[in-house]
Amino acid sequence: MPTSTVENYLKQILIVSLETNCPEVQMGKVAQGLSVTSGTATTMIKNLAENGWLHYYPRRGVRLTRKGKALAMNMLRRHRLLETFLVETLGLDWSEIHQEAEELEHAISEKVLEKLDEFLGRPRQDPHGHPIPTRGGVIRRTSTQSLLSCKAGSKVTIESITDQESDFLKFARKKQLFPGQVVSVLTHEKLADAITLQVGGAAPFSLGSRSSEKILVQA
Amino acid sequence: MPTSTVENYLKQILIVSLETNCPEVQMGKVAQGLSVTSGTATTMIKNLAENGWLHYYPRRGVRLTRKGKALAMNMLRRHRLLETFLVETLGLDWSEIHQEAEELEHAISEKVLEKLDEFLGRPRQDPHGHPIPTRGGVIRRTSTQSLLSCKAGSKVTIESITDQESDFLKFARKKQLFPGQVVSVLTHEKLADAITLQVGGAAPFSLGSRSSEKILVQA
DNA sequence: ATGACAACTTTGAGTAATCAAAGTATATTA
DNA sequence: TAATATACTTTGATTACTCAAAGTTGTCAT
Repeated sequence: MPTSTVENYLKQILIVSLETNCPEVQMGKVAQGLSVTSGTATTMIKNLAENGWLHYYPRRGVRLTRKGKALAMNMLRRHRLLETFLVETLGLDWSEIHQEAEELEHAISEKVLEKLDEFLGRPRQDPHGHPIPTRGGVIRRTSTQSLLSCKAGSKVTIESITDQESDFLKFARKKQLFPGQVVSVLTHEKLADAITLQVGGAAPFSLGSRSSEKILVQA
Repeated sequence: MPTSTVENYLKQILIVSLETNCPEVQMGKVAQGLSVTSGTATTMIKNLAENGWLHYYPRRGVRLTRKGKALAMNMLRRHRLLETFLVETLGLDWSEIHQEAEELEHAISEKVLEKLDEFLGRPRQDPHGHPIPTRGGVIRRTSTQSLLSCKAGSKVTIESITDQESDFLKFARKKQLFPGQVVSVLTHEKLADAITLQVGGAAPFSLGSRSSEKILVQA
């Protein structure tokens, strides 16, 4: 039985490798994502490698084994199903569910997870628009375009918000930026580092590049 | 923040003290209930005493402080609400929910618990018939009578089944022994260490004292 | 009162995870 | 090519548990 620390390390590595579209992940990303010192990460990673969860290429990075990826996918499934449950069933706000699911995902059994999936009607995505892996560990491909890559005058649909920060999510909801919403890009000034948007009939507003990057869209 | 080990120790002490109707609990009961060696329990208890969770009377026993009792009650509330959720909402069998709730109770936040309580319609008891403490830590008094204390010819209503063993619970359900059921005590042979019961129109059957003790009833 | 036993406590050691700080490679830049 | 910066690894210590086994104490029966 892997400990919840093991589960966290593997999930973090999977998330980074999905984000970067590259199976090899640097030590620094692991340590940073888990808020541990780099020494701690090195020690732990060597341990994970010894137990067959991943390959460790010293001073280069790590790469999940098939076994490691399977567990990591399962954690992502747990996390996203739980987030869906917390919003859909219990009515929590999407800005506060990440941390909750982070704890629960280690405590829920496969059996309960299955029942939960059934109860929720086998949802395909979580409240942030992220795809939920299947029981077999298959995950839908996500968009490669963010609001930042949209031209002025284009009209796109929001796929997902790739940030778990409560404050940003609260802001996003207030501005009606959530999955499924249709957004018009009014201006996109590369040099000013900003885009201007309009959602529905509301007043236009601006977003910097840091924020626009977090919003994945479909043309 | 107490660790989940701390939570488990305190809950166990509360359960024993409720069962025995005595606030002071022996070391042995603690160690046994948590499946740790007595040395481990002693070490841990000394630590809990230092942190104000309980009073430790060496070679005599322990007694929860107000703070310790509050936390223990809260754990019982978590556990029983989760058990109710697993049966009522997700449709798990009552024989398999104890271990599940045992894990989840440490991971669920106060906020989610509140939402869950609301979602379930503020239930007063769990699927085994055990009272659920209120948010303020108040718990309904339970029956002091078990099937073992019933005279031949009496007719009683089952209040609760005080055993979490999956096998016993499966058996109990098969024999229609669950909260709310009305049971006729046909015979009660003290010397034979057995009673004979009838539930509804089903065929009568016998129960030894070990088992009868586990079933609390109301006259 | 004394010896035996059960219940409890102490001791020494191990595991899993963590950090701070010192040490080492690799890449960049001058 | 050498100096420096960045990223990583190693080392030694700490925390929160856990066990096995040895030691102690209180109780009860003779």
